[in-house]
Amino acid sequence: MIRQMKQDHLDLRQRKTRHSLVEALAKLMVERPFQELSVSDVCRQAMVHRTTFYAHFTDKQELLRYMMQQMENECISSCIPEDSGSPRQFFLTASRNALHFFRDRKALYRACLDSGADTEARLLEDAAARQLYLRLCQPDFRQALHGSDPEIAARFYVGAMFSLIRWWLSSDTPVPEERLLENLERFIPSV
Amino acid sequence: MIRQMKQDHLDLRQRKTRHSLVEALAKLMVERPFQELSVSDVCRQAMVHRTTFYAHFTDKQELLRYMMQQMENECISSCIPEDSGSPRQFFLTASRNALHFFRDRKALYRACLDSGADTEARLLEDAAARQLYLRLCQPDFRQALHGSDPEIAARFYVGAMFSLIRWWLSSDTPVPEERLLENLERFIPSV
DNA sequence: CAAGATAAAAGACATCTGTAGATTTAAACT
DNA sequence: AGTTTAAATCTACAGATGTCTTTTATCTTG
Repeated sequence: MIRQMKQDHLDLRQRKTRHSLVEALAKLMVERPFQELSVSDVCRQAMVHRTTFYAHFTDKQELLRYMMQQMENECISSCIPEDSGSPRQFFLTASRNALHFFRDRKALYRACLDSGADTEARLLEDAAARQLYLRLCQPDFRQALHGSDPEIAARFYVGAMFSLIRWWLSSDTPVPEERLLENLERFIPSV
Repeated sequence: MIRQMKQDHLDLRQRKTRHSLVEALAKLMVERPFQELSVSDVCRQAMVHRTTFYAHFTDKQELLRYMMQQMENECISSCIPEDSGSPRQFFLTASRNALHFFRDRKALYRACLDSGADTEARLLEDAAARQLYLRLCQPDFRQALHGSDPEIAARFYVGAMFSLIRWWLSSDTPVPEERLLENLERFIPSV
């Protein structure tokens, strides 16, 4: 079993194999439900031998997890604003960026949501909550919390935002993006 | 394939079979991860023939879904307060009830969270959001929204609450319950 | 209670899953 | 470039999956 944590240390062959498998999965997932896909299907599509698949991943769930972790890294790096203003501004900007990020990957992400990959989606929520938590802990903003627990507050608002995004993505006739963001501004106490 | 929508119309044998399977799954799930359980395992535990299993459910995911739907019905009926006061009071009371509901089923529900059953858990969130939405639409409370969209507001606050519950349940050293509820009161605008 | 209906069990089958050992192929290193 | 190293492939296997058909047991209704 191949278990490399650092992408850099991966053999060229390994990177090629993993890339093929991820591509194959992404392609098949938008065609039909994840649940109906077999490891054999993915390997056929990726032109990778099945034993090679098992050398990299224990099962198809783990491949899905791997794919989502890549999406998450992308998401985090493209959503976190460069200049950190107030926690409120940070949150609103990050939310807007996240909305755009997922809007551009709607087909694949909807498939992920319907595929029992939420456990992995929640890792992204964890990461986002941690980011907001760090902002809320800065001494400049502590008093803005009015005695609330920064960890709980971070969970609360990030959870709310992710819930909105999921709802927005899964709706066939989604609310206009601007309306969603306007509403969001009203819900966040101004600091 | 047996496909009865109304529980009442189920043959006694069918109800017995489904009950055994749900019981077996609940027992096995707290012992080891859902993913490691085979349909054969569940059937052995339930003393039900494997072909009978497939007469009721297409796979183990669907059995899990069925089990969670039962939990959800229980949850809804035990969390919705009888007297509907303001949306704020409704939300806070329902949240407190939900917290207690899940606290009492912690082991099983944690197993569910780690088992790719989130798609089903989200159905519960949908139902809760719909309940809050109905309250927010009542003419008495429309002005309390300050122009916000009731559907979006319902999603926002329910999503936030569920996120907190998930976090609270998955934490090994959870924040005291009262602290969570005190924080919650601060986040909800008073009406 | 008996008759008819239907679900559960039983056995069989093709396919998929996850693993192991031996072999081939290709990347990495000096 | 040639050698070393390790990944990918190949073959084979036991167990699980999902779907049949047939037989047996049980429920429901008249």
